[in-house]
This record gives sequence, C-alpha cells and structure tokens, in this order.
Amino acid sequence: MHVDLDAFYASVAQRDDRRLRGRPVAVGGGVVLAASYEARAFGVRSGMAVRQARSLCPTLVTVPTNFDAYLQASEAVMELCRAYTPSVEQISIDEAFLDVSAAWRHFGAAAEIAQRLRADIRAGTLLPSSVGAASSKFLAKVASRRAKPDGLVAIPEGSELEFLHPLPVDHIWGVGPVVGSALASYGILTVGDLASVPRSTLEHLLGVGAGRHLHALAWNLDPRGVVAHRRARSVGAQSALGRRRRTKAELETTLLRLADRVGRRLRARERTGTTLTLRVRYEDLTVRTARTGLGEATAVTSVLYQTAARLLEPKLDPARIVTLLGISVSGLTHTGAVQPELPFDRLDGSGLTRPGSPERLTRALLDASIDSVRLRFGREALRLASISKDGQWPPL
DNA sequence: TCTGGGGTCCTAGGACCC
DNA sequence: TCTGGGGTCCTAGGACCC
Repeated sequence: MHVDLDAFYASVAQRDDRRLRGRPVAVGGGVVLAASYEARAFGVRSGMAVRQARSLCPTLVTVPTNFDAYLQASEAVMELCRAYTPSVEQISIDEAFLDVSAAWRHFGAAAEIAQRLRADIRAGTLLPSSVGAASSKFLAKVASRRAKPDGLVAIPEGSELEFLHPLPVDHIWGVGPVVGSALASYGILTVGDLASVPRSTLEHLLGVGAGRHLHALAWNLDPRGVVAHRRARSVGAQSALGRRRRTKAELETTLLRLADRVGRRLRARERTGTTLTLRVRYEDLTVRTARTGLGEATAVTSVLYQTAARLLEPKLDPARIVTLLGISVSGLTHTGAVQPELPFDRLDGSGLTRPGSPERLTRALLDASIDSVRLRFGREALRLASISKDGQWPPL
C-alpha cells in the first residue's frame, strides 16, 4: 500500500485553524509549498510563486509554515501505519509504503486494511489521506494518486495493466517535464504507448538505464520490496538569497550557517560524511556544483565550512548574482564515535554566555576541553574561533 | 512562470591501477 | 615506446520527487 496525506501542510493549517476550513489556502512565503483543494480549484499548485497564485485566486489565504506541527502529525501517522505492519517505509514527510502482504490474516484484504487505516488517520490526526493498494510499489503509488483526495483505490491482481495502460506517461514516477516531452515527441503519450515500444528502442531513445526502467514499469514489473529502515544517503542545507548582489563575506557567512546546520544534523544522527558538494545558483537559474572529498569522514562544522569556502572561490563568477547557496554531505557512514561539538546555543542558560565575563567563558570552555567555538554577533555574523592553550582569543 | 528546501538516482569523462 | 582490456573511484551535471 502507498499512504499519502492530502495537501499535507495545507490540511494541517486548516485543521489547526477552523477559520481556514473550506477556504482556498496556500502554505508558504514566496513559493507555494502546499495548496488546499479549494485553492487547487483555482489552478494554484505547489511550486508556484505566491504572487501568481494570488492572481489566479484573489481570495487565497496564505499561511506560514509550521514544521513542528507537520513533523508531529507525520510521526503520528507513521505510528498508526505500524499498527498494521512493521514493514513501513517512509519516503517523505507525508508518504509511506506499507507491505501488508502478511497482515491479511489479522486485518483482511488490502482494501479493508486501507479503509481502516484511513479511518485511523482521520480519527487520530484529523487529517485526510489517500491510499493505493496494488501488487507492486510502483502501482500502489500510481493508485494513491488516483485515489486523491480522501479516497482509496485498490487494483485487483490480474487487472494491473488494464488500469495502468490508459494513464498518461507522466503518471509514472520518474517521468517529469524533460522525459515526458521527449516521449511526447515520439508520439508516446500513455503508459500503453510506452509498453508497446520495444525495450531496445526505448533504451536507444532514453539511454540504457532509463529505457529499461520505464519499460519495466510500463508492464508493472517492479520487484522492489518495502524497506522499513532506509538510511539517508546525504544531508544538505541550502538558502535562497534573493536578487540582491552579495559580498563574498556575506556568502561566507551564509556558508557557515549552512555548515552549522548540516554538521549539527549529522552529529545528531551520529553520522559522518566523506564528500562535500557546494551548489551555487545564479540569477538565470543555472546551477553550478563543485564536489570534493573531505579527507576523512567528518561531521565537524568548521571542516565542512572551510571545505565549502574553498570550493566557493573558484565557482564564483563575479559578473553574476548568486541567488542560492547550498551544501550537502554524502558518502555517509554510521559511526558511533562522532566527534563531539557543542552547539553554541546549548550554552544558553548555562551562565557561560552572560555578557561581560569573557574570562569566565574562556575558562569554562577550556575546562570542558572545548578548544574551538563559533560566535554569533547579532543575527547573522558568525565566526569560527580557536582558543589558544593559554586561554587567549584570536582577534575577532 | 522564473521559485523553497529537503532529498534520490543516473550518466559521462577522467585519473589511476593491474 | 606504444598499446589491450579489465576495473575502481572521483567529480560535475542533470532529471526527478515531495
């Protein structure tokens, strides 16, 4: 089964504020992250600029994100799923695959389980969900999309292709604008069209990997099983910068903030990474990436920052305005022994950060064997500093 | 229509090794 | 000195998903 929450962020907003119910709602600032079905009726879609969404739907209500609420709802839903099977593979904040092939003895056929689960989710979180049930992951995902909103589609065994082949090709996971229009240019519009093209031809048109993959899916050949505990393969953070020209120092400040976020998340998961990727987007939306090894697997903020800063220099085209900066760490390994690092904000409340006592702060840090700290002045300016053995601060 | 932040997977070329 | 055939790893870019 594929379980998918409907218009997730928008549904949470409507749940938590009854004045929003029945009204067109968009969650997000500059960009629509989620649109309620009332808003979708006006053509509002996620990914759309809020300004454009407003022009389509003048009565649109926009609300800011509330990630804590989403996370809480998500965890509650996943827990409800696990009541039916331990084999729950969460693939995003609002979706999961469930292998219920062993659960029917207790709970009945997939369609019955799906209906019960939807009712559980509604009762437990007050959120609408849709469920697709089928003989493969791929088809279950297609079915849940068909079930939206607030519905259930179960594909009986044996009738898979009957369901699948009339659908437009872009219903296949992995067929986006580029591949979709490439296929359209060959007259391949439906999944059935795709299925009728010989595999070798498809491999020729799209490349061996993609051709083989799509051909298999068109025939509902998807042997992937549900993997309950999938490990993340990378951890990243990025920040949009708007259209203003930034100085190099401003960009480096942003990099440090990103490195801090990524490092902290890595350490929280007790993981380290071996490769760092820097991503720079320019005004014309072209993206440049630079990648480099980190030497040894690390989760240390200062190492991530310095590596990213080194990559930034040659990637920087002074003639163009940078509109986004991002870093991500891959090659993740799970190590119990992640080098500890004390996030500065954890010092809040410890008395160490009281103004006017730099000596005491230094002493306390050295006593705690902390020899390197980050300092934040106001909101943005972050600096890395190492304290020398004799307790001297470098000039800041 | 030009917009966020988080991801996954694939491909191609080059360096390098035996 | 030039050239085969096999492979791995690294980096850059891109499509796609929510």
